[in-house]
Amino acid sequence: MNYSQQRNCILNIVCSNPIHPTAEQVYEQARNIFPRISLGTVYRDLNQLSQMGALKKICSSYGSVRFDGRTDPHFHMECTCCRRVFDVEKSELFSPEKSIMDSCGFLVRRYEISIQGICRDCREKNRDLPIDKTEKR
Amino acid sequence: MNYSQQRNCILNIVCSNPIHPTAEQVYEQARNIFPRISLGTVYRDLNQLSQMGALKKICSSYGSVRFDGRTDPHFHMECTCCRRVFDVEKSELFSPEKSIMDSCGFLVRRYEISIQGICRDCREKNRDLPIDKTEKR
DNA sequence: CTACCTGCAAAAGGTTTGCATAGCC
DNA sequence: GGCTATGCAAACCTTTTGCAGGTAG
Repeated sequence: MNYSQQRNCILNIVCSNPIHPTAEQVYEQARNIFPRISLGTVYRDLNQLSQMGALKKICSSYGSVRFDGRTDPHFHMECTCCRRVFDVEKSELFSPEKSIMDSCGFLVRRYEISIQGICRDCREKNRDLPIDKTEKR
Repeated sequence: MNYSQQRNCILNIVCSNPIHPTAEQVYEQARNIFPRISLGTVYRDLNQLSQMGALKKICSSYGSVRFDGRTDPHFHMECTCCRRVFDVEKSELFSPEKSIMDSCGFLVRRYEISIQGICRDCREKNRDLPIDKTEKR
């Protein structure tokens, strides 16, 4: 992968922003530096960066995907009212309800642990890449 | 809310299906019973049902939202290869890596706890509903 | 009868992609 | 010079919405 000013700028935006921005938000900021940058490039670069592990994709319950420059182990909580996404340190778990409320005043209504990995079937068949991007199960 | 055959059928499909179907998958099955049902209706009904707590919306990392008829506390793990979503019992946590591998052979690569609730700011302003559907943060 | 629900079709996001040009090495 | 990345625009996919007609209570 070649160096590119745009990709580098996008990485900096995400890493220096604790707000877990959406692609659209990254785009807005990137345009301050590269006025002619396109949204397509932002998406492409964000996906590349997250595939190489430089940043993390996090899925929000409200439409668009968000990106996180913190790659160390930690979790997220989303306010169902203002929809901001906050960080939670791993040590504040588990169980989150009381310790989070005590430490930062966030009232936990629901939480879900989403785990990604490879299931037994796929491991037994030595698969570790998506079978087919378009296949639905 | 009035009774409706279609909504009832949709609820049954989700509840009797442990595959955490997408709206599209529910639509396919519903058409076996109501050949003229529309995708719009499926989305409308699924959203209503999840708002009244009859089922749960779960967000997958691969595009579309999925629905779950199990409403008791449990979590999910998604195979990054076949993209199926499996249930995890709450007792198998925490920490998931070893216990899940031992009990069902799923190799945990990443996991994330996503928590939803109300942040301190919103609570102090007595807000508990989204400020503005279209507002971005 | 009235309110709610449906099918249909169009619109609205959000995200990806094809192509010609520009930039990195 | 060759490969990669970019801007632009169109396409794509998922989800929502407006409307006219149908169904439940």
